[in-house]
Amino acid sequence: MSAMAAQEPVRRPGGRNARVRTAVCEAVLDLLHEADWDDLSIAQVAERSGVHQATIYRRWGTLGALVDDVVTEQLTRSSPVPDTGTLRGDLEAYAVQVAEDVAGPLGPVFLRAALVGTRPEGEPSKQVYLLERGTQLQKMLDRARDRGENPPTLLELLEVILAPLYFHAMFFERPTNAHHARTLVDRLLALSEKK
Amino acid sequence: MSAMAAQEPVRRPGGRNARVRTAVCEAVLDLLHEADWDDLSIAQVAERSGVHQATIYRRWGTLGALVDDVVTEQLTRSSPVPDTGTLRGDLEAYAVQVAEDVAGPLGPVFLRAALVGTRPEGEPSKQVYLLERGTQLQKMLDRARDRGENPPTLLELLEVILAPLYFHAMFFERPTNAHHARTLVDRLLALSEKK
DNA sequence: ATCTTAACGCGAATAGTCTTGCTTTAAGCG
DNA sequence: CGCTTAAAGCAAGACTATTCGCGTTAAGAT
Repeated sequence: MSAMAAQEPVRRPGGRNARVRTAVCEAVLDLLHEADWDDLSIAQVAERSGVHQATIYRRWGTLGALVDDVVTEQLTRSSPVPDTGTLRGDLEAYAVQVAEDVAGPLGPVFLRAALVGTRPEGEPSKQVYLLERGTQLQKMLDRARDRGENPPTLLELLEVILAPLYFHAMFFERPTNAHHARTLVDRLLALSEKK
Repeated sequence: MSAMAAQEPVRRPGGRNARVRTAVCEAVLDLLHEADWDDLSIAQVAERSGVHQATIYRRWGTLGALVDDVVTEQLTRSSPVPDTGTLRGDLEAYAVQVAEDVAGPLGPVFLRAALVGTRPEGEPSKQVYLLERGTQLQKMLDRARDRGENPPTLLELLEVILAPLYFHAMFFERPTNAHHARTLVDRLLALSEKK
């Protein structure tokens, strides 16, 4: 269980507070599995979670902010970056993992959440998640370098592997599969060799 | 001006019909320049366009469908695929063009529209636009082949150039610039040479 | 054990969204 | 030029979503 994402409460971190949060998050995920984001409403979440509507409005304000919060938590808690001993192994494991996530029922929700500007002020929006993940991936690349391999930059990794996977999820219904993920890894490694 | 997208009316293609459509589309674009999609409402569009709310509800049903329609029309009418005489020239012109579009105020709207499932039944959703554009791009690649160049496949083009540009628009606020676009073209051409 | 108070639950009030029946306008046709 | 009729305008009304005040609960502290 991680710390609050929406807003750091000055006190009362655990207990009922957390129970409500958990119930709401679960309800949102449940409902998103059953129907599209567009069909989701705060009233529904309230009913499903047993938490009163007013509470949800008070804590999250809008549906967009709520979904964004839930998605962020999901992504943050998601599996660690792999460490298989070889760059290729790491990349393949990672790519396959992302391909699965993005092809899953929540794939479109994740992507759409990135596009919904919910953070009111400052808040670097998505960067929160991306930076954390970016750091982990950078470590993966560093490990490869330490082994004497010739890894790509983080940006190259994002552009050559992540971007196409997301792109497919956005525009083609067909799920991106493991084979495709491996093709992308080949492409990235080919680029690195070349340099 | 293209034919209806929402639903082919059995009769009455031009005249007032078209005037209303134009007014509404313009209003939507206007408003999307001034504020986010989330702040947009049908009531607003009605006021700005001078078209009655009920009319908009009857023709488009939901805000999502309306925005989707407008966006699709925008994308469809957008500039033709370049023909500069060289593959590299074509690719660069195309990439720079896309980079500009996607970094513009409507960039996020375009992307988000792709994620909103508005088409009720069958309707291949985005494929409509993507296929048309795909066809044009394929022709561009064919021209290169006819000249004796060694062009990439359409899929490679989409994955190596388009996908990263979209990715940047989604996750980094920083506008993708022309320089970045050219880097991507280099990468794509490097891949083709290698084969 | 008791106190303090942030957060919750509840129901009512408000505001905003969407639908509907009817009237009016004007495009396309004879 | 005058019909016919799809589509637009209008306004009332139904339905949702959102906010608010107030009483209640329970977490954290003494």
